[in-house]
Amino acid sequence: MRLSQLLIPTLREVPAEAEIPSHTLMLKAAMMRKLASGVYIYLPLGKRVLKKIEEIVREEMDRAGAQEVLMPAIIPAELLKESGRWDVFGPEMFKLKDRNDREFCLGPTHEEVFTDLVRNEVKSYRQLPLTIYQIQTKYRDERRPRFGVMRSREFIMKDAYSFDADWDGLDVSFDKMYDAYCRIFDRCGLKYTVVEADSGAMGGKDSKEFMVTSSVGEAVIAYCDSCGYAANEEKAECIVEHESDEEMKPLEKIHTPDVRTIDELVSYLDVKADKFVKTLIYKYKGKIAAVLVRGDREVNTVKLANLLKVNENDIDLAYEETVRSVTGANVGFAGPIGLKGDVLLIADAEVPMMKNIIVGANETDYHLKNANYGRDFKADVVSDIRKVVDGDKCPRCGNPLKLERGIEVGHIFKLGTKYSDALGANYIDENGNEKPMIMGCYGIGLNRIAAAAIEQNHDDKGIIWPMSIAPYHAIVVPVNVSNDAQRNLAEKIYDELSKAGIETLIDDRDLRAGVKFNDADLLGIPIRITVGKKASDNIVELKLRRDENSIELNYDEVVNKVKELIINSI
RNA sequence: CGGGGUGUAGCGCAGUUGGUAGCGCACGUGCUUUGGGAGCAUGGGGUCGGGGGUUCGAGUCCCUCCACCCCGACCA
Repeated sequence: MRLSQLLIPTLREVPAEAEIPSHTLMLKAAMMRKLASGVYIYLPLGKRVLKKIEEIVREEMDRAGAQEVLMPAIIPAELLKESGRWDVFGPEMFKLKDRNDREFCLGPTHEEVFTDLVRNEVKSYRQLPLTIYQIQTKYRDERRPRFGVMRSREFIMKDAYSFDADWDGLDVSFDKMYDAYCRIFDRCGLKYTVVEADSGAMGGKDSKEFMVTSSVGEAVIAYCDSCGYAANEEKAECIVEHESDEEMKPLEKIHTPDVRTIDELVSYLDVKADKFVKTLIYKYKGKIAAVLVRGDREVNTVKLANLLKVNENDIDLAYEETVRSVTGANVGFAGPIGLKGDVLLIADAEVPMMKNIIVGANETDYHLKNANYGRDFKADVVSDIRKVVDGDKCPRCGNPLKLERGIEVGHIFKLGTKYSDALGANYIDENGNEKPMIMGCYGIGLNRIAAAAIEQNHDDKGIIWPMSIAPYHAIVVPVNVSNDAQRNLAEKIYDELSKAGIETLIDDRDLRAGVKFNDADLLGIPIRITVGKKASDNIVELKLRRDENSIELNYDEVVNKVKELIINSI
């Protein structure tokens, strides 16, 4: 392709709307443009990258025995009402009506549609197992689209669903997808970690997320270098510290006028935050729970939701009036001793190990000093409900955990019979009995792979594409197109590379060398062939985007050298 | 949905106490130049986010709506 003809409006200045490197570079390198918040146009270069990723995903899914189909983006409301998710998704869905007032939505995900297909077309154990997938655009009206393509409202996803006769079969299907995912992300040149994830109170197990490590990732993952344990923040656990051997001191009421938060208490009393226990009042499904965690800890609401056996969004911090009626005090003075009414008292596993702690007194402007678990108060439930922090002990081997941020590019988990039960996706087994199919669900965000690859592969000049997903393999740059020798040799090389099946660009624009070099660096094309002053001697330069230095070679060596470079890096 | 911020040329921005809208880059034309974002000359491009109001006069002041960005909440 000729740059003189390619729609490639690179930007010289950084667009004001972009905050992270991948977003900035995708705009600057003319891969995409924004149409609305979280809605993007892909230009030729961006589209090529997506196609490359798509092709890798397709090859690996096919290799793993999955079959490609294509589902409609428009889904009738009844189907989602049948599974109950019309209400679960709620405002996250783009909803629409047809001319006869029938309700539809733009598919945010396709469990129901796949299950519907299979329940109608698959009847016998002889037809199982079956894994089908599609590569298709999903629509989610995110509350807050963010960071360009990282969290957008329209995005391309590969979603696959497996149907098995039994749980052992599901394990086999699941493992195949796991392996396929590893191959996909390896081939895309990504550094990633597979972490254990929570699949919520609504069922599903063996939930695993593929996280591309990146400082701009929205997810936090905890991992252990010693034993390989890795989990996302919601799921991550740790070993509880041993019981403190301090002597118990007598309980004492202390005056703390207008001192409410842990921060304020720390400076008012000059005591470290780890000597406090804070009491948070939560409301869930009309009931009230008081949650105790150490002053410097945070409650993990996913763990709390699982403990209470409710959905995470059924839990909320209680309003002021509820707090007042439960504690008999203003907000900021809640404590475990003397709570009124029907309150479930939950203590984080760490709390019983602490001695002589400071808690709220359930009386405005007062706290209690030297409170001790067992002597002064007891919880209804003691459980791990806090977020892990850097340095906590690994639940498997006891070595310190590390925290890192990650971009979730893939998620696989075992659904079981959630949708087959809801929609009646049954089969007849060898004995003539009707049984629900056992399902698995496997997703990959294709646009996110592109963005994640840029996050992991860029410098201050631009993108540095891995060969496998680069929009083009090579770019030929004649330094001066008005020089006949340079132009002719560049054209000859471009021709030969193209004929050899190498995806090649030629920068035939009548621009200064600096502009062309800067664009080539910005676009991130892996191999650059510069045709300059030595063109008359048939000598050209070859430079890799990821390296500083270039080498000179005779023009007739170019095709073989480039071929070799591509083969060695895919 | 709460908090903060921004909307002026394709992009990045300036615009004073209210007085007929500018700069850089980009774009068109001509000449010179040509190995890391050229120089000179010349030209085109604006409902100043929309609507309403105050005023002789509004990019500027007031009201209102909208869009976009950031933080938080939320995210099968």
